[in-house]
Order: sequence, then structure tokens, then C-alpha cells
Amino acid sequence: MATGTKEQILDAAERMFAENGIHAVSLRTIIAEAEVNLAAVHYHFGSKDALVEAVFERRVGPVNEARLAWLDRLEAEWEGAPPVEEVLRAFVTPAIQLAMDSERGRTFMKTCGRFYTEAGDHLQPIFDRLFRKIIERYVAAFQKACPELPPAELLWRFHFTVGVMVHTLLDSEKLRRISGGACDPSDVEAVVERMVNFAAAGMKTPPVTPPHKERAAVEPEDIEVGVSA
Amino acid sequence: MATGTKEQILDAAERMFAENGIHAVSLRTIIAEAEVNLAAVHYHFGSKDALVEAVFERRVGPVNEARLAWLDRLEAEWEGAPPVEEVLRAFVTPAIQLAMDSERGRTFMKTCGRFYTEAGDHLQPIFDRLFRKIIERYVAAFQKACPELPPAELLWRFHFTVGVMVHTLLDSEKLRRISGGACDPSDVEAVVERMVNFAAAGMKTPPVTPPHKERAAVEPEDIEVGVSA
DNA sequence: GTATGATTAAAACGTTCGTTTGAATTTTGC
DNA sequence: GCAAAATTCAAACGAACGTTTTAATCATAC
Repeated sequence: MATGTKEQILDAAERMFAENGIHAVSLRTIIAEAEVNLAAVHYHFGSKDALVEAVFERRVGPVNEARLAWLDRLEAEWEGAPPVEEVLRAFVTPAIQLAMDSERGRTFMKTCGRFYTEAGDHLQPIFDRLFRKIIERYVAAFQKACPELPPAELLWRFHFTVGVMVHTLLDSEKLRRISGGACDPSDVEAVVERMVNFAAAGMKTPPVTPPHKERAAVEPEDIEVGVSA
Repeated sequence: MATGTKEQILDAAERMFAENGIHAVSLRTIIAEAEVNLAAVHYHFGSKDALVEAVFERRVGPVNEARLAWLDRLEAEWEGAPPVEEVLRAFVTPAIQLAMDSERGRTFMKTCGRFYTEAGDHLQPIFDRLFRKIIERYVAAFQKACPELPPAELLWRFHFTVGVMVHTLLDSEKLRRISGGACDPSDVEAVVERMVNFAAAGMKTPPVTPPHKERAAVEPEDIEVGVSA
């Protein structure tokens, strides 16, 4: 800490974004937290949007590199076709490990969730650039681990898995509250194993959509929803 | 449409919140979209925060009532212990059905996701009030469907399931783009079945945490993450 | 028809936002 | 030690924000 103005701003912004969301946090709040001058933000980053990008890239880059390196190791070890649990662990752990690594890491994961849901159109290209390779490599790995799955089904399940991970990173404190403390999100190792276990089961289950194409449209007594005043 | 000023504001706000997030949308944007006067917002709702709450409650209330009614029907039909797939379907379908029901419904589901991640502290009590009963009832139902699961493990899996659902509601258009159109989020019936299939497998898989308590802490070569400039 | 209450309209309120400016200050290269 | 570059600072900019105010309009009942 106190390494330099630029890092102080990044740290403070990361913290505030995690707590309050991106749009809800003003530059003045950030510079107060960072104890720097307002103009320093524009001097070092150019604009608030650029600062948002910088906060994002600083952490996501290394996480995704770790994911790729881990997958490299796995494929070397398993001769190109690691089992789905291993692929899941490789995908999930770097993010969760960052979350565990420090208080700073934990707050960033919340920020990351903010990006994922709050990001406007201007973050879309950055998102694509940072995640394209990850998606390609991991989808291919999952496909090899589950060769019987139709590609579209596999993409859906990957999507679900991302949902499990994002939601866990973003909102597990709510679970602690609901469970009255029985569920402890800070026991990262256990969380990873639970997630991998859950998602692996979902990944490996036989698809149902082809056989029962003739399910009832929408089950019983159609639901009247939301048109009332 | 054009039913009254109040509904016009709610509809417009819902639409804009879904597209841009809550904090990013100003009242002036909303009233322009709704083609009403600015002061009408404060006349009918009192404040922007109160408007946000109203947008939220208008749709979530009926969805959760539908969830409870569906669960009632299930428990009558299955003598108190419906299988996990049925419970999942009852939980997931009302939300997805709202998403399918109309363009308005679909945009609201995105808004709902916004609430879930963007909501400040002031929405927390409302959230609790609207979801407490749902959580109680469904956790109990899941526990009956999976009696061998330790309660904490079951809560985690319920949490994961919510993640699958929220992420699917919030961000499936990204999947359509990634898949080049192979995955179609608007085929709601198929999406529900995929989700239920995925989550049911995760719910039913045997827990792993008790047996392998002695897993390696964090797998290979510790990851250097995010401390670089 | 006119008084009464509900709703809408237009304008302005004070505040805060992201950004810019231009001078002070510190750091760097020689 | 000094010129030049890099960085920090205080102050202000115009724009947009949520909110309030005051008057005009509409509906309804007597």
C-alpha cells in the first residue's frame, strides 16, 4: 500500500466499486479514499471509464493467465483429455483463490461481479478480448471431457457453471446470513470443492431435451403475473 | 400500455433499468421514455428510490406467489415429498415464464438481475420480506427431496441453483453471441428443462467434503495474481 | 356552473457529477 | 545546480442530477 498514486487510485476504486457498484461511486469518493488529488485520476487514466477498465484488467488478466497455464498443465498430465472435475477446478480455482488471497482480492471479486452485470457497452470489447481465449480453450476441454454432449448443450452447461461461480463470488455473504452462519463462504477450499462437485454432476448428467421433445408447454394453471397495478 | 401515468412510469423505468442498470438511468431519461412530466414521478412515488422499489415489487410479488402456489400443488400431489426435479421446476419456471411472457417480462428479468447485484442497502429489507417465505419453503422442500444431504450442503446447492437461474436470466444473450446462435435463450421451455436437468444432477450428487477432508490446500505452483502494476 | 380535490405542467432549486485549467511542486537527466 | 519533464494541487467549468415549488389543468360532486 502507498506504493504510488496510480495504485492508490486503483485500490480505492476497486474497494468502492465492490461496495457500492460502479455507477454509484463518484471520482470524488474514490480520491478521498485514496487520499490523492482529483485531477490525478484524469492525469493517470484519462477518464472515469478508463479507470474502470484499468481496475478490471489489472486483476482479470493474471487470473485468466493462471487459468490457461493450469489447463496447459492438466492437458499435459492427462494426455489431452482431463476429466471434467479437473477442468472445472482449473477454471474455478484461480478466481476463488484471488478471492481468498487477501481482503483486496475478495473485494475485487465483488467488483468483478459488478462489471459482469453493470458493465455498459463500452466494456464489451474489453470483456471479449480478455475472455475469448479462455472460453475457446475451456469449451474445447469440456467437450473432450464430455464427448457425448451436443455442443450447444455443452455451451449451456458451461454457461450455468459460470453462473454458479459468479453468483458464489458475488453474493455468498447473503448465504451466510440466510444460513445463520452454517455456510461459511470464507472457507475457500471447501467452496471450490462444493462448486466443482455440483457443476461436475450437472456437466455429466445425460441430456434430456432430445428424448422428451413433447413436454407440456407450461405446466398448470397459467400464471397471472405482474399485469396488476 | 398508455393505461395511466403511474404504469407508464413503471414500464419505462423497468425498461431503462434493464438496459442500463439502475444508477445509470436518470429520472429525466425515464420520463422522456414514458412521455410524462418529471414531477409526476415524485407525485406518484415520492422519490427515485421509492420508484425503484415499486418497479421491483410489481413483478416479484406475483412470481413468488406463483412459486408458492406451485409448491403447494406439488406437495399435495406427491404427498409432501415431491422429487427434486419437480421442486426445481416449480422454483424456476415462474421466473422464466415471466421472462417469456412478453417483451416487458424479459426486460424485467434483466432488471431483476440488476436489483440482485446493484441494489444498495436500502433494498435489503424489501428483498428479505419478499423472499424469506420462498427460501423457507423451498429449502424445506429440497431437504425432503434430498434427505441424505447435510443442511449446510443443501443450502450451498440451493445457492448454486439460484446462481444458475440468475445468470441465465441476466446474461443469456451473451451465450447466444458466443455460440453463434446455436444456443437460443428465447426457447424458454428448453432452457427450463436444461436448467432443471443441470441443477437436479448437482442437487443429487453425493457430497464429497466429508470424505476427502484432507485435500491439498491449493493445487500447483501458487498463482501470482494482480499485485503487478 | 362552480367549488373542490387530484393530477399535470413548467421552471427553478441547490447539489454533485466528470472534466479542464493553469500554476505550484517534485522528480529526473545531465 | 539547473533546465526539463513529470506530477500534484486548488479552483473552477458546464452539465446533469434528484427534488421542490407554484401555477395550470383536469375530473368529480353538488
